[in-house]
Amino acid sequence: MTGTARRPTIVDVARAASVSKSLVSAALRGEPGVSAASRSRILAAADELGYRSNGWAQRLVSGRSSLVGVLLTDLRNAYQTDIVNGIEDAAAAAGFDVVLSHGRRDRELLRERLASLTALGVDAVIAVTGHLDADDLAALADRVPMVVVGRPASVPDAAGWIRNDDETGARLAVAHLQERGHDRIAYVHGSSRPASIARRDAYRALVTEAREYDVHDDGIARLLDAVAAGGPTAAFAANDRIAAQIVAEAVDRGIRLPHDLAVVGYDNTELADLIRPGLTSVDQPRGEMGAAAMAQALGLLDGGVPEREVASPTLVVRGSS
Amino acid sequence: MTGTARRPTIVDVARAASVSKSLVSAALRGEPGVSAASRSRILAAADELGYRSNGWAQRLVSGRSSLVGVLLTDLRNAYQTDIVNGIEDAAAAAGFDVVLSHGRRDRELLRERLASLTALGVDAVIAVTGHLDADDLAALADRVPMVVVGRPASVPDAAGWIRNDDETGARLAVAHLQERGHDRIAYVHGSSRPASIARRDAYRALVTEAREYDVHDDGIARLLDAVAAGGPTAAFAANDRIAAQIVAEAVDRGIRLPHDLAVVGYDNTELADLIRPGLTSVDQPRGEMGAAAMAQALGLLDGGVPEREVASPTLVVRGSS
DNA sequence: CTGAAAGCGCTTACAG
DNA sequence: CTGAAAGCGCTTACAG
Repeated sequence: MTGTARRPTIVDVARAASVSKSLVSAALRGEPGVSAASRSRILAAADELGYRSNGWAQRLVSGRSSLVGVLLTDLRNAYQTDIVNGIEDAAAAAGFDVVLSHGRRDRELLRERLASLTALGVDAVIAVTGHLDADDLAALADRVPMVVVGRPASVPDAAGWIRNDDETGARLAVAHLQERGHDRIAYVHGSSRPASIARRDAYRALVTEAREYDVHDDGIARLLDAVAAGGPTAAFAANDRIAAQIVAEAVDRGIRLPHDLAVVGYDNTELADLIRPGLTSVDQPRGEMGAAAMAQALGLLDGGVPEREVASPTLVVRGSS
Repeated sequence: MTGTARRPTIVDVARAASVSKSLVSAALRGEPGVSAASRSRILAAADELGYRSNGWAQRLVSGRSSLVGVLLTDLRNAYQTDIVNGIEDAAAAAGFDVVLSHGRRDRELLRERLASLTALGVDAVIAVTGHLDADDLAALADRVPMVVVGRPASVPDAAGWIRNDDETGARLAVAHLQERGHDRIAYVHGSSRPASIARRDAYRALVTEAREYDVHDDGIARLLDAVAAGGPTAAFAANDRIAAQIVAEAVDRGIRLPHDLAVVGYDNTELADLIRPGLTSVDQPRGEMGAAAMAQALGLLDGGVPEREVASPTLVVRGSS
């Protein structure tokens, strides 16, 4: 029983090293004007006492947290992982730590998390989500540098923005199917958020007759019924998850892929590689997008103006088409 | 040009409401002994000025952050999502915010993140990972309440621990295959970490002849060669990802599932539902495990002793077996 | 090269 | 019910 040891502070170190706390502070931060003798005595004392600096105090006095908050729509969404990696690498290079927060695709929860993140005191927020719109973001964007990755309904003027070019992505997918000889191509979506709408519009512009299915309206079953009845011979899905569901149900029905039905997804997630047939999918440069988002956040912190960036997707062809 | 507005503090609010800052603090925190008149004047002034409390200062003075840090092995691992949800719900109920950090299966990075989390000043850490061992965790476990979810090589005495019962899970899987008439069952793994070893040992105890394959040693190809040569008729995989790879390569080779080869995975992730045939898999009660982890963390914060909990898995049968 | 003072924005006793 | 003082653990000028 030695009693509850109070966590040592800079003052304890100063006493142990017989110097002032100012000097301890300077030595600990590695400032130049400290004699080698004092420095080593201070470092030894700090080590001996098991001293750890108190982050709250440092941040209070410096006014900077060196923390960037990243808000994720949903951990389950494989699409975000590489974006986060991109952000983390760029953050580490700039001396920032990243804290992740997660909203489970629930707009209300996303709003709460966003508020918590700023209440935490992060220097900047990167929102990787299409589930919030300008109303949700605007209030905070005025108070903390913010950049949005993805395609929400709208982005506040004060926020930076980076997204992929959905129109080009959709064109790559549809043109690929057409080159493969398909002229009856369906579009299958699960929401009417901007990214999906943009992909749909690009699709519509390329096909002679639009055949659209909503997964929430039994769309996959209806699509496959139509396929069996001599309808579409190919389907472009708004994302890989939907594409995987189409593939799964098609296999269940004995529809041969890609012979009876070719399928193309969007996002080129891990899933595309794991299902059979492998899924042809549009790939966003996620790592780069994450790095660009962090770069913009740093720019905003330096007083820069918010930018709008659009990244170019590519097509990765696999066995499903 | 109104100049850079300094963020208002409690002192600004006090001045605007013509009261002392102590009273502002009391009113803002909703303490009882403040007259209705003062309270409403203070709240109005705070609102008017757009006052936001400074978290760093609050935490510095209170010594509590109401933050729990969660360290994730890898965002890509679908297994963790429900655990995180369980933690988040339990944390919210207790008035805690959750910050996530992510180590990309890289032990060195995981260690760094763990250090950052404690340097951030979280009140407790929950490590959802089997990639760190007691050495990595011990130093921190003495300084901050910590609970481990999963099965690392070892867990420090000072840390709480919750994991699933791998032996039971493996027994469920193997017994299921045996009931289906299989007597030549293979075990396919991708690492020699404790969870995998425990599953393997339970497997060995149940089969007459062990047939083990390591995915990093071309194991899946060798397994499928053996299957074609009249060897194993079933495979138990250490996790869903490996199981999905087996299924994919089997499909590529024209091996019929489950007729020529039955497959069972572990974790019952989303993947199990999306591939075809659907994957039979052992399910851990992830939400409950997350909630239990947070409960333990709160217990440790209240001076409780670390506990060791083991959750019971169940088997979810799908078309692959 | 080193120390004493002031201050970051808040909360916590303690008087009145 | 309200205010003045002290203090949380640090950093930032500023003297010497």
